[in-house]
Amino acid sequence: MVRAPCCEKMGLKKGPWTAEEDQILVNYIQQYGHGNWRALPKQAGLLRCGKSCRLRWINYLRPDIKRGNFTREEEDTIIKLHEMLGNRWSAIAARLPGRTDNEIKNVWHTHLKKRLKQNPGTPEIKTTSIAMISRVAQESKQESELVTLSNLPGPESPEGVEYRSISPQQCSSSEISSVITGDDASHNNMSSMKVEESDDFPEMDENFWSEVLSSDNSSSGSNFPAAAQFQIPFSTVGNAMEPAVQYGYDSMDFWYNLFTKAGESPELPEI
DNA sequence: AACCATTCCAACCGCTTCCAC
DNA sequence: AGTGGAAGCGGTTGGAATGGT
Repeated sequence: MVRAPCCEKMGLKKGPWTAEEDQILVNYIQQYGHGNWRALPKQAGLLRCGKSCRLRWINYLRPDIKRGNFTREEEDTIIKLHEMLGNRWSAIAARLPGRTDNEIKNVWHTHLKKRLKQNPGTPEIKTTSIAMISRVAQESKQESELVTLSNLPGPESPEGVEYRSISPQQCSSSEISSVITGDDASHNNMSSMKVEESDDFPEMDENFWSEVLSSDNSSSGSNFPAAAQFQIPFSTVGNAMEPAVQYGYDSMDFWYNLFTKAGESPELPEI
């Protein structure tokens, strides 16, 4: 594939945007929208490439951008989400209304990384959660070999919730997602309930479960119980199956609570 | 006041993903 | 199914702002 040239053509301006350029871009988008970023600068009369226009709009000019410093709450949210999602800045930004991926990335590199460094005791959410899941599953082996994740905090009754089993041995992402999405043999009539992968749906890939397995092995030397199953509540919303929405969660909240279900959500130390 | 070091953030670069054909 | 253009994404950087000496 031949890469489309971007900002390479002579005559296209680079560097900081002027107030005048901002105004032209805002006026144009307010009037015509931004269906085609590549064509936009030419039509709007800007000597910028479409990519630059898009970035300027998304990171600075959009009307719903929240200005000002990040609150402590927002910072904590970023830290927690980063533990879960890694450097998926756009996914993190999707959880923080009015904040952009670029902004979050900058805050992470300039503030939060330092803050965590200064507080090496800060718990690793994922590690804690993996250890917890591992422990719960071990206990389940001695009992019913089934872990039902139904006691998540939430105001509603579980009525209308369908529990589906996920086993750590279903280590391939496709198998796990087939259980989640209802594509497996036992749910092959539920194709309309498919949950598409999205930013709101953290990946439970090979790494996730292999970390579960290794975290367990490191302490006991034994394998993760072969028969352990996690019963995860799903319910139908429109045409989609979503986890635990009956409990008042959206998908991300559900996975967050699942991963941190040790009972004590890790507290971040005050500076 | 002048210089230097550090911090911060807007913007760019290049790769990946998506989607229409 | 393959291709190419456009959009999206994350890493990196340039330079303005700020702080220290």
